[in-house]
Amino acid sequence: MEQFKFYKERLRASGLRPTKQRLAICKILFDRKETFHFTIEKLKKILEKDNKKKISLATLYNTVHAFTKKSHLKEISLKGNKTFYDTNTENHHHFYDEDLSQLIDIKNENILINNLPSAPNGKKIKEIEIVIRVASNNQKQKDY
Amino acid sequence: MEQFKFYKERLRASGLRPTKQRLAICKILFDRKETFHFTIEKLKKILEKDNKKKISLATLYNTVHAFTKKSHLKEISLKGNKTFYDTNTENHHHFYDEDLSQLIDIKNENILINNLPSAPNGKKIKEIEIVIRVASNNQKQKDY
DNA sequence: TTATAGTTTAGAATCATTATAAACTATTTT
DNA sequence: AAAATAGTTTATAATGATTCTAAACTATAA
Repeated sequence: MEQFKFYKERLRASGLRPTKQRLAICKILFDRKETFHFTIEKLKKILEKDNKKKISLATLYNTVHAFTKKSHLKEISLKGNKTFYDTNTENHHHFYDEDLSQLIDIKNENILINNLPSAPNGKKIKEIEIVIRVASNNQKQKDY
Repeated sequence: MEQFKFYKERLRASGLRPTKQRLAICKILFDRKETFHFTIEKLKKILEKDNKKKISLATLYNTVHAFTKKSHLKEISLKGNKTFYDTNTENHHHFYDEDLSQLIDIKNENILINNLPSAPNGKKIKEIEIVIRVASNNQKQKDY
C-alpha cells in the first residue's frame, strides 16, 4: 500500500523516520476532514480496532510526543488528569462540552480579545489559550 | 487559639465541619493578601514546615476537593500532569509564566472578548478560561 | 452522653505517563 | 549490496499523581 507517500514525505521533512507504526498513526490522526481531538487512550482504542498488528503503548507516547515537538500536533490546556491533543496546530480556541467530555474548535478569527494586558517583566507572549466550557443546564453535578 | 473564628464560620456556612486539619489548611490558603496558586504537592510542603502535627496526604486531597466543590477554591485548566488550584474563585484569567511554572491573575475587567461565538446545540456557557503563556525569549526549549 | 454522620488516616490500589535496555529497522557509509 | 549507524520499537519496570478502603476518630445532633 503506497497510499502513504504523502505522510512519508511529511515525516521525513520534519526529520522523523517514516516507520510502519508512525504511518499507521498518521492515517488515523490526519486522514480526516475535521480536526481531531484525542487522548492517548482514545488513540489506543482506535488503533486496536483498525490495526492488525499491535502498536506498543510506549510507541504511542513516543510518537505523539515526537509529533507534538514537530508541530504536527498540539497539546491542549484542560482541567483533569488526561492530556488532550489536537490535530489542528493553528492558533485557535475551544469549546469544551462537559456533558460529552469533548472539544470543539473555535477559529481564531471568531474570537477577538481587546484590552489584552501586557506580559509581566521582560516576558513575551507565547500563546493565548481560550477554553469555553459549555454544558446543558440539567447537567448532573460532578460528585466529589 | 481562637483566631480561627472566621474560618470556622465560613466552613460551617458551606456545610463543612471545621476540623483542626481544615482550619490549618484555611490558614495557609486564605490568610494572605494576594491570591494563591498551588498544587497539592506545594501545599503539602508548606504544611510540613508550618504545622507541627502531620496532616495525611489523603486529607489534603479530600480537603482541597471539598473546598473546590464548595467554591472556596477553583481548579485551573493547564497543560501538564499536575492539577493547579487558585484561591481566587471570581471570574478571572491567568498568565502562565513558563520559566517559573507560575500563574499570575488577570482581572476579568482587564480582558474583553468580542465576537464570542454562540455555544453549540442547546448548551449554555458555564465558564470562560483564558491562559496567556509567557516566557523570556532566551528560554530553553522543552526537550521531549 | 450516646448516637450519628462526617472526617481523618495509613496504606493499598489505580491510572497516566516516563524510563530502561534489548531487539529491531531505516538510512548512511563503504 | 553489506556493514555500520543512528533512530525506533517494544515489553516491562518504575514513577508520580490521585483515588480508594476500611478502621479509628471527632464534631454535632439527639
